[in-house]
Amino acid sequence: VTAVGLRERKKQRTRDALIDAALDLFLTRGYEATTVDQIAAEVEVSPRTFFRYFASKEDVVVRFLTGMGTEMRAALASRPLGERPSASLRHTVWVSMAACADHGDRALRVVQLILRTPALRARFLERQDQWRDDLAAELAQRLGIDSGTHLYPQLAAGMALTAFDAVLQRWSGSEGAEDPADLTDRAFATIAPALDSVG
Amino acid sequence: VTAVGLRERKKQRTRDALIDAALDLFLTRGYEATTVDQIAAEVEVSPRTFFRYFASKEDVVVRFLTGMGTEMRAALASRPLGERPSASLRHTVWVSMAACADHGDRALRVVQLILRTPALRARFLERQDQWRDDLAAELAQRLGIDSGTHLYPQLAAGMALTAFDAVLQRWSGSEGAEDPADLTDRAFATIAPALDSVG
Amino acid sequence: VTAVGLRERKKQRTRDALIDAALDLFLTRGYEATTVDQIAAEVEVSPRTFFRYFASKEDVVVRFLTGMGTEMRAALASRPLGERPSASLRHTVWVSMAACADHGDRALRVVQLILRTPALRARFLERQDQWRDDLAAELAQRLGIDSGTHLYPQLAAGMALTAFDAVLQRWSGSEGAEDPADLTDRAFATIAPALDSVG
Amino acid sequence: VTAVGLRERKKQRTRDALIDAALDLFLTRGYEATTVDQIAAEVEVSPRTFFRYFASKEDVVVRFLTGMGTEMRAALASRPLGERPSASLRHTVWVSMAACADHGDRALRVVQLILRTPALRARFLERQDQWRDDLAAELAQRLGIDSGTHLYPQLAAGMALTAFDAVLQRWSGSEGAEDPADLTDRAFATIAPALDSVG
DNA sequence: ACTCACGGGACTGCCCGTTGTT
DNA sequence: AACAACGGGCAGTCCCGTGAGT
Repeated sequence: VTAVGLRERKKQRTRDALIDAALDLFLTRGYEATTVDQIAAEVEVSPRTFFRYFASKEDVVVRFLTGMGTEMRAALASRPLGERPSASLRHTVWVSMAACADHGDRALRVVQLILRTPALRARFLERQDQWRDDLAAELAQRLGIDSGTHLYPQLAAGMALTAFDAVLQRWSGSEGAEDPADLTDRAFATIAPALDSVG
Repeated sequence: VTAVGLRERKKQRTRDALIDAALDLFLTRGYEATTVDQIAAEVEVSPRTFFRYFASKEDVVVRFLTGMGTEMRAALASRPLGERPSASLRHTVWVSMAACADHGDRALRVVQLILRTPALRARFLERQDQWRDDLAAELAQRLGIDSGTHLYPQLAAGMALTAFDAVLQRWSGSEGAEDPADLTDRAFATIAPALDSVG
Repeated sequence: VTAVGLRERKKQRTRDALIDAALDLFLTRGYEATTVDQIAAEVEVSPRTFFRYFASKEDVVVRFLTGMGTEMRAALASRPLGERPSASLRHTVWVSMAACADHGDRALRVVQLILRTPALRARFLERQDQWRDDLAAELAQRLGIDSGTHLYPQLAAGMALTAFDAVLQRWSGSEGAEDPADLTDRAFATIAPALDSVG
Repeated sequence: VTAVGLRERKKQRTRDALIDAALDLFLTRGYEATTVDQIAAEVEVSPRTFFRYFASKEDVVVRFLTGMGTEMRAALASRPLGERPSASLRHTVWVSMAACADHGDRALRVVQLILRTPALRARFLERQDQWRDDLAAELAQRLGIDSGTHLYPQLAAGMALTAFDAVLQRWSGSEGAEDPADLTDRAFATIAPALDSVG
């Protein structure tokens, strides 16, 4: 009763194969040095087909990150209004880290790839940038602060993401050995004084 | 006693013309939509010549950012050792902002362009990333903290750059109307409690 | 039951159009004075496409000669084994000349173009070089001679091609007036003594 | 009383330095992989200057061969008029080979480079082509034959060069082990019957 | 659904004419 | 007057991405 046709499954297999091949090549030869043609050749598919599954070369990697932004904002929005900003944001970051960690081994490899490859790291930072704006907007609304005049929302969101980034780096650097939750707590212990000094 | 040959001057003029034309086109049509051929045509120079002046299309823009990293680290290193981190970092950011602002109108336009264009923004973020590592290293050394076990250096550097970014964004968003020094002060007023809570 | 797809046909048409346009331009303006862009423009195709069909500008012309090498070897292989080398090679050269002459007026003009244009002449000589190796290999096999120790195969092939070249030059120089078959006979009358002195 | 100005000598030194640098780079990195800029940089001369001394990148190498044409013709002209063509031409080729072999180890390596690199091989063949015309003209004159009606001069010159080429190839292929004089003799033993059948 | 052919843009290398420099 | 830098132009390569066919 799966209701998933054979076609669907084949598509999914192709997609997975493409992702696997792409990540392998990216990791071994580097992102820039890998061409779409090579990825396609690896899976024995025409280059054109690659573009049916992914909008662009970067897209393969970036897809991993999509949705995280809205998730983050939702996580923040779900917190009680009276809570101190540091607590709300800590939770937000923690949820994101958990999502990452839960995706298993591949997630770890992708994160490592992203953090190590300049071009991809840039894309990641771009995303983070959007997340920051999202979080800042949510914060401004929650706290009734005007983003136009105050810098706090932007800064607070930025600090939270700085923490997120530091935690992620530590986590991936330790091959997943260090505990995300613990790292998050330690990071927030440091930045909390600034986050809660609003006003 | 000019000491500068006619040739030198002409070269400089061509270089400036290329930068101007490139920025104009980038700002009006967008970075991706502008081709090197168009830039060259604007200056009435062959495309080949463009590449004699700039290593790549991005290079025109990115050149503006070069050196800022080492400058930042130097600025931080020049501060007295006993000073509170928030003060040292505030000064560091302030110096960078001043450097930006002093370059005049063109600097403003370049910053706007960079912040608005994804491809360039990515490059900028890449740079910032390096700067963060530089700053973190310098901080760790100054304070005698081990980056391996503590998150503080990474976080502090990240916060400083978050502040820098927020200030830059505000400044460019206001068309240069808002005062960089004032913005910097306000940003650091917010994050200072976290920066100085080291230990 | 054409069995040839629309795609195939279109490709062939494009290829033919490119050859036509190229030869026309080469013949009227001269080879060096014609740019690939002009050829492409004539056919309303991007320059990029030109290079998808031909490896280089010279290639368009030289392709006229392609296959001649294998043809030559085949012609030689088709001769009875007992035949004297001079007769076999005479026939081989004669067949090639006939192929040239049969292509009509354009072939003559192309040959003239090749012989007169240094860059093309160079390519032509390169080809001849390969043909020589081909012929030498075939000869060595037919006569059971080891190319490693004896010079004969290489020399005989070289002499045959020298004859071919001389005939071609005379033919093109006389605007096609002189009879290829007759020229071939005369050339071989001279070199035959050497060709048949094997052993 | 050399009568050669300081200027002349300096020019000669630059030229030599360029040749040295070029050959060194070609032999170590390969011909295609070496750029004119690199050669110029090595000699601390502007790239433009390179082209003042050599018509093209290929030219540096091929110059090794320059003069050989006139030398050849001179060698042929120096033979007694009554001598059989095969003997005169054998001597001509022998002199050229000797000139090659005398230049020592580098000559061998340069010859190998030329024979192996398509672009250089093409130039070499072009040269040979000119030599053939030179030799043919000299032969026609010596023997009082009209090149316009008879094919003999062209053919004889072609055969001699075929022999030269075969010898050169064998010599370079054997790393200089085989004796040029012996190879020349063997080659001419084969082609002599044709060369002396003039009439 | 998959492939092939195509477009187009960035970039490099070779080579040359012109123009300023010494 | 010799020299070198500057700029131009063309051939050629590589890669990403798309629309027309099968």
